Amino acid sequence: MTATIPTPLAKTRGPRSRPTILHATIEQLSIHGYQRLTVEGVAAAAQVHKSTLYRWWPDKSALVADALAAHLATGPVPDTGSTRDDLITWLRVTIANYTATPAGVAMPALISDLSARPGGLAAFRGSFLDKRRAGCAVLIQRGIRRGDLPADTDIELVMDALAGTVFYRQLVSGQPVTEDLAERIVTLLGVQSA
Amino acid sequence: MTATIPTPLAKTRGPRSRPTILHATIEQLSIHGYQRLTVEGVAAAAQVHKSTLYRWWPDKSALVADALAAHLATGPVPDTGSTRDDLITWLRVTIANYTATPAGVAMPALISDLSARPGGLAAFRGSFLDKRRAGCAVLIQRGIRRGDLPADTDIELVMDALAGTVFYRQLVSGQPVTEDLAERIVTLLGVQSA
Amino acid sequence: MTATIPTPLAKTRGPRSRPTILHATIEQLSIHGYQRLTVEGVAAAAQVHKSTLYRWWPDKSALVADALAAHLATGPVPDTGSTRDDLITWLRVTIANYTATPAGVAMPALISDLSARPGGLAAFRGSFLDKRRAGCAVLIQRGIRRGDLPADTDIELVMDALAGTVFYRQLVSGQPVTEDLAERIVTLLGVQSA
Amino acid sequence: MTATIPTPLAKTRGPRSRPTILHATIEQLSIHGYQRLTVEGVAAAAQVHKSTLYRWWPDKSALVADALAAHLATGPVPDTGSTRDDLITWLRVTIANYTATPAGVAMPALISDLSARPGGLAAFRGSFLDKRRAGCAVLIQRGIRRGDLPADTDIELVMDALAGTVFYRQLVSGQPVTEDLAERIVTLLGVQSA
DNA sequence: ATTTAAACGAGACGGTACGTCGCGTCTTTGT
DNA sequence: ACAAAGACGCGACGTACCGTCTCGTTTAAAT
Repeated sequence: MTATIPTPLAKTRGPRSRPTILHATIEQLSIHGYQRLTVEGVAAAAQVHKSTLYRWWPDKSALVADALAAHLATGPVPDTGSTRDDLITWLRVTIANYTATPAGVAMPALISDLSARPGGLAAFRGSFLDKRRAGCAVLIQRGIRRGDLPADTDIELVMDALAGTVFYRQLVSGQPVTEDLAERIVTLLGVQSA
Repeated sequence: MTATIPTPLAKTRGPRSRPTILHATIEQLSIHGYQRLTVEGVAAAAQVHKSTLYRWWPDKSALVADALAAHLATGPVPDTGSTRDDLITWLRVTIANYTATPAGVAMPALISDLSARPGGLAAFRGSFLDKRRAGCAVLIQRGIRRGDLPADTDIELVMDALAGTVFYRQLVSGQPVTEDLAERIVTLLGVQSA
Repeated sequence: MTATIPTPLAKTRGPRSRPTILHATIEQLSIHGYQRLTVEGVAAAAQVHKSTLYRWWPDKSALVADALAAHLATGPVPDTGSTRDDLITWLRVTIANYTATPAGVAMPALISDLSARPGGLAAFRGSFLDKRRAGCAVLIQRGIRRGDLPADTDIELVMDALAGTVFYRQLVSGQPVTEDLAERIVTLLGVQSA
Repeated sequence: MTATIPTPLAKTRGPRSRPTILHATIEQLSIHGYQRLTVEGVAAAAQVHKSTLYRWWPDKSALVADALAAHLATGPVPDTGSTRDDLITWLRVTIANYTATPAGVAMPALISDLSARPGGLAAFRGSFLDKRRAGCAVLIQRGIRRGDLPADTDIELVMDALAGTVFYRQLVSGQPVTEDLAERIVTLLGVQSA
């Protein structure tokens, strides 16, 4: 006999229109970029009043960071059997995140703003980056076990090199971010196919 | 008939107090960071009126970019005899630029602002980055000739990986930028000592 | 046949915690003054939800007016045998109301807010001022009968002068409101002792 | 021959459009009253940007106080030969200030706001009230010399009674402010014609 | 004992205006 | 030609509090 589950009361905590708002934020971000995105603009696009936004997010940067974290692909941890291919797959998601979404161009200003508020950057890392990196760490550790990567591989450093190269390319050096970039970076780091 | 050459180079072009201003800019940048640096603040520190600044630089980002370009070390092209050591030496200068000067923390916001004005980023690249990268390219090409690096080395990519890893570490992942970072990065890229 | 009288007066109508709320209102008023008193603050102090307040009072000004009306002394009609002393006694209560309670400083803002809502000021007059003035009118009429005051005394005007002088002193001119003020005002209006 | 006075350089210190702004402020005050007057509204009416207002006045209350001080009649010191008539004349100006200008209704809220900022009320007194009262004090002193008023007349108190009665009538008791009010008040204070 | 309705708790929201900040422009005046 | 001085336009930002609304939940009187 089926006991009545006492309705755990998933309270309506939090903004009612969170999804709408985050969606509008991404939209406005795509249209205007970070700097020219205005909180009022997001509010209008989300059919919500500005004060509602400030009730739930301390400032513009937090709002955008939240929206991005929710929008960017964390991606599944790839498992193709080949460490090299796993890394390439993972890196392609990163590239897509920087390229196919407003995240790339928005990043510098966002990071800068987040840094102003203590804990801002840390919060963003916690809500997105860490997950993403955890996935990559799994790949690398698997690669080490398999012998595809040296036993003394500095996991964090590898991840910084993977993402950092893409990041720098798009935002600083201005070099093109092409289709085969993921492969070329992985190759550069010495991860061969076999 | 021997025309008197009107010494065309004795330009009084440019602000009389350019050095003072650039110096004050760097100073303010160190104290406040890019965002909280104000043009009026720089003017005050340089004992100059705000309007003077706007006469010579189109906006805040240009001013800061100019000051940084003048302040950052372009550095001599190292020639230690060892490709690996050359790269490490070069990279250490980069790290110092990001670490020992206000450039590192200022970068995101600066880049973001520069990107807003068409040609802004390009100008900054031209005035600083290109020189720096040109030096590195020399190293790498020498390494290729020596056989220390593969013949098909993608020079631009290597440079992006070198600088990008540092950049990303400091600004995004938040991983520590330690003493031995240059060595570890160069090692990661497969450049061995012998 | 004895109809059971349905005791129509045992109303539970009205807020359960009216006294608590009014008390909290006065308290908050003393602490913060009218402007900086917030409805949420009163609610919190009264251990009650904001919505309860808005259920029973149309707005902040009405709440405060109600609390003040309940808190301020209407006072008994003094009867010392001397018209002059009666008036002084009465005026001292007024002074105490303005001085020993938050009413004085709160008045300007309260009046201003009450005036915004049609009938607001009138309601306040009805709930407090009128009673107070009625008491004073009795004194004055007694004084006229006794011959202590001229037969053609303009009662309303005298009351305005009595209270208005105190009011103006405290709020506008900033002159000190001293112990003997009541006497001096009554004297000024020509009411002698004998 | 008279030396050329070296043009004392009546610098353009201060807002260029001060008169326009003050005028617009009074206008808006008449239309909306103090509470519903908005700084942006004044700015718009004065064809000026909001920030210009905040550059020269710390807040709304200061702006309005300044505008009123400039707009209200300080009036000449009357000298009719009769102390009673002098006082009536003076009081009529006060009544007109409260009645024919937006000052009357604006007062409570204005005073309340001014009181919030330390020194706010004092500044208003200094810029308007004091001048006005100084004029009245002259009248009263003349009356004392003439013997029309008792030698021990408390000048400040008389002034508070004169203005306070009008003030209280209009704002608190709600009694009508009629034509003959000035006369009746002066009479009440015992100042006879002969 | 049960029904019913007044009163309350909780929490999100719309809305108005405030006051702030700093950028970049412009005009006037001097040197 | 350059620089000092200083007012201004302008566009956001983030804040504060007001008053409203929708649901559930308690409380207690009425049958």
